[in-house]
Amino acid sequence: MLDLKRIRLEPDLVRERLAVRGDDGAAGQISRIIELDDARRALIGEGDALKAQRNTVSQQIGEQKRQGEDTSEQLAGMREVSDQIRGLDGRLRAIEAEIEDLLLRTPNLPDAAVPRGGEAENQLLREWGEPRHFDFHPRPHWEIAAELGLVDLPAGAKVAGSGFPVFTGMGARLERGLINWMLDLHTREHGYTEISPPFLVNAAAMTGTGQFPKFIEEGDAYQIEQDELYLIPTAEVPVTNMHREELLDAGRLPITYVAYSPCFRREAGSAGKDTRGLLRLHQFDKVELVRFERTEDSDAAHEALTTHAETILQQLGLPYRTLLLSGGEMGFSNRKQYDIEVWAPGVDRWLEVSSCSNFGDYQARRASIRYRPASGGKPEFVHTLNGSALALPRTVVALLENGQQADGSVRIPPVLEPYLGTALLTP
RNA sequence: GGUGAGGUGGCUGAGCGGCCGAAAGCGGCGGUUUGCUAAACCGUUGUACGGGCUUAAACCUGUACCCAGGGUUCGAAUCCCUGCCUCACCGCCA
Repeated sequence: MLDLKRIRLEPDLVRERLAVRGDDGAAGQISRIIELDDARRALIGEGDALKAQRNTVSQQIGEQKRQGEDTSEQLAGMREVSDQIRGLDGRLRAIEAEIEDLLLRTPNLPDAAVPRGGEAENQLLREWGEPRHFDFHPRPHWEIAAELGLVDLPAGAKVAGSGFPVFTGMGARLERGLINWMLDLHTREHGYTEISPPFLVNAAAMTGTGQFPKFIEEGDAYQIEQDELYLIPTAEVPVTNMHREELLDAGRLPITYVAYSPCFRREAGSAGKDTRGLLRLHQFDKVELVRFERTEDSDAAHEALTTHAETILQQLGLPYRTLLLSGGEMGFSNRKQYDIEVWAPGVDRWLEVSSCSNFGDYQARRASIRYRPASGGKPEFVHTLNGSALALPRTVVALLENGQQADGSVRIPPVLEPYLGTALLTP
């Protein structure tokens, strides 16, 4: 969340930054927060004065009692003061709750580099690889997958519903192989520590990373009502929240984690979009990178993280492009976001396979994750970052559609051969 | 699911209803010593939110915080209630 003090001191700057997102409600929200903050500070002043009085007088009463003096008059007066304090504290609590709620619903301020606008204003940063030239008409992945017996969508629909794919045979092995290979690469080559997190989390965790309150209200989270738990939409949630309410030693930073998890998304608002095949699912696998950084290191770490994600596609030989997202396209908690899109010739589209985000101190403020600078100064909020590296289904889509051959078989990139035991998928 | 013990600062760990923001140790920071490192010694060291002063910091000052939320009381880390969590043992179970 945003720093209340900053909103108070630089309201125009805050509004201006939020406007980059094209979110009309935000400016009014800021005004309301400032209004409430004024009321809050007045109440604190009033209450603190009474509390100071109570502390002094209570001490005097203690003295007097010890000396056997009559204190009934003071006691009556203090009872009155305590009642007033109770009343003020009640009003203060209500106002602070409202401020808190508004802050939790206010998105992060975009970085100065983020372009204003929507999808059309996304900036193409770089492209890698040459889209392959086919001397036959490339087929979409759902045809290839069905023919090779890699995915059984009807079976998934039978046991859970649409959007819950069943991977079968070499399809299942491809999933497992990709997960293992990505984890191996990030731990061995990029120095990340492997984490295997819970797949269900509590509301505090969902709030810490910014999914709540909006995500739940919009019906995007699967929830286990009985236990007040939620299925994770991404490993970012449990992994980032591992350090919630901690004061980290500066010497521990940066902390870099890689985690595999399934991801669960109700996708409530996206009925009818991308419904074919593996393009949009309620459950999918993902390998996620998460970093905790010193304030001054986060921009460089963001670039490094993005490179780590791109490495996966390069080693798979899949053409991709990297975009800097505009304010309107960026995620709620993001300060700056790069999306990586892989080329899928069968569906003739770029597919988002990774989002690499720098959250600045936004999540750290929500989750209270701080570190003490090496100089021994005041605790500061860490910067958190994360990125998919990568989301599996669309990577599989790209592998199948790019690797397909005229005879219906699919070539597997050499890096995956040790994991799959073959270089070629055949019917 | 049952029973018992317990949740105190960055960490470990004391704590009588007022003299407790809280002993002690560790760690951190500063210094002395040292050719360097280590060790030793001295000093210092919680956080948040207000107010004052200030360009800002420093500083001064008030309040709150000893798991969370209620309650008793003039006054709560300390007493009572509820919840959550941790640990141990038992039961059940992959």
